[in-house]
Amino acid sequence: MENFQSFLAANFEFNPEETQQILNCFEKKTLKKGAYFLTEGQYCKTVAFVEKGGFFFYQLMDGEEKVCDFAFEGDWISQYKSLINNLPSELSIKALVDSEIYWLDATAMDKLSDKVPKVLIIRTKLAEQYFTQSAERADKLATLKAEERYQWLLDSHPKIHQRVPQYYIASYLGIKPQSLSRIRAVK
Amino acid sequence: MENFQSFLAANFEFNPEETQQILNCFEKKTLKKGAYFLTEGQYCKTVAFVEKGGFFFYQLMDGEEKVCDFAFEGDWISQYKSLINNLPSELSIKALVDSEIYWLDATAMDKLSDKVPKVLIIRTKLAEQYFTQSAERADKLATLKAEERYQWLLDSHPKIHQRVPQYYIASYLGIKPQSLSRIRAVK
DNA sequence: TTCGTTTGTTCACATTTGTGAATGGATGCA
DNA sequence: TGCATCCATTCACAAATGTGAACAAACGAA
Repeated sequence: MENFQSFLAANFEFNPEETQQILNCFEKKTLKKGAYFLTEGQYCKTVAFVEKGGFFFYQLMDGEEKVCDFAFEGDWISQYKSLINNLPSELSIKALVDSEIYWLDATAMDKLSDKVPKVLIIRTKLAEQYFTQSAERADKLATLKAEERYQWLLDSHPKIHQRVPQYYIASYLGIKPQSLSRIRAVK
Repeated sequence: MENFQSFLAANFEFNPEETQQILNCFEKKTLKKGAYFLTEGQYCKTVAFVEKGGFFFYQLMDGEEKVCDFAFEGDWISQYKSLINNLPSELSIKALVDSEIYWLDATAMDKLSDKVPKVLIIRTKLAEQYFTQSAERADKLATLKAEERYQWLLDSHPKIHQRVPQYYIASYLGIKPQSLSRIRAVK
């Protein structure tokens, strides 16, 4: 749990006692490659910190998995809209590789935040992470051509090819797998 | 202020006294067409409700105004990242037409939320609005072709052409003005 | 009003991306 | 081991979008 502890230490000023209370509320879970953290239609009731491994977020459209996000070590996973508004999720979240998370369900979070009000900042962090990421993706999709978007993704996630099948990368970039192959061949 | 009052009534359960306290903290402001609510580099310190008129959000890149969002009656305007993290804004927010807003600065919001804690939900609403919009725009940019994105925009904002110059619409859709003209000609 | 500026349209041609099919490698399972 | 499936690559051709230019229409300021 080194990643999770150092995340807490780096981002918040919790004292040792608070840190212990927080850690006690989270539960460790391992998910095999291909296992779901959440499936379309489910009500998302939890928030989780990715300790190890990776996940992708997708929606099934016309039989295709349209990828809209990835999350790796140090990221949070959850479906914000479903969690906050108590709605069925429009997305599925699936493990790309064998993964390890620390998760917290919504009622535990409510109890925890009575004891340690500062933990509400975790929810804020989550919202900010998602908002920032989706705004940036929209910006790149609107202003860059496919090759430049691919370069941007490589710059921000240099190891993406070791962890994500290429046709998921293409989907995230808004292009077809053949187009991504072509782009890679030219470089 | 009908829009603002009915927004409060429709979304929250404030009693008349709370409603009055809230209204007292907001200030009315009118902005002429072309006036800025916020400019790139400024620190955003306020949140505002659009009572009348409209705004667009853009970033200057290579001398071009890249439009990433619109806001009309009933929407909130603010630069979330700048407001929450106390950072200089990466975006400018400019009035498309003569507009009327009710605005609240961050310190007034802090005071107000001591008296009426429920107003914090306004900040949450703001985050949700932005997150939902940018996620949806990214999704459409990645999965639809330009003509379909244009149709989607028309469906969600039927009056957009009465209020927004066409080359801003093109920019928002991630295409060139000429391409939007072509798309419109075909239909 | 008149003139200059801004915005929208059209065109021909270039570039980018999609499409469907064929191929070969890798992977996993019987 | 052999076979089937999945994934990445390549190709030729089609479709979508960009580019630069010319022009027209709308708008605003004097």
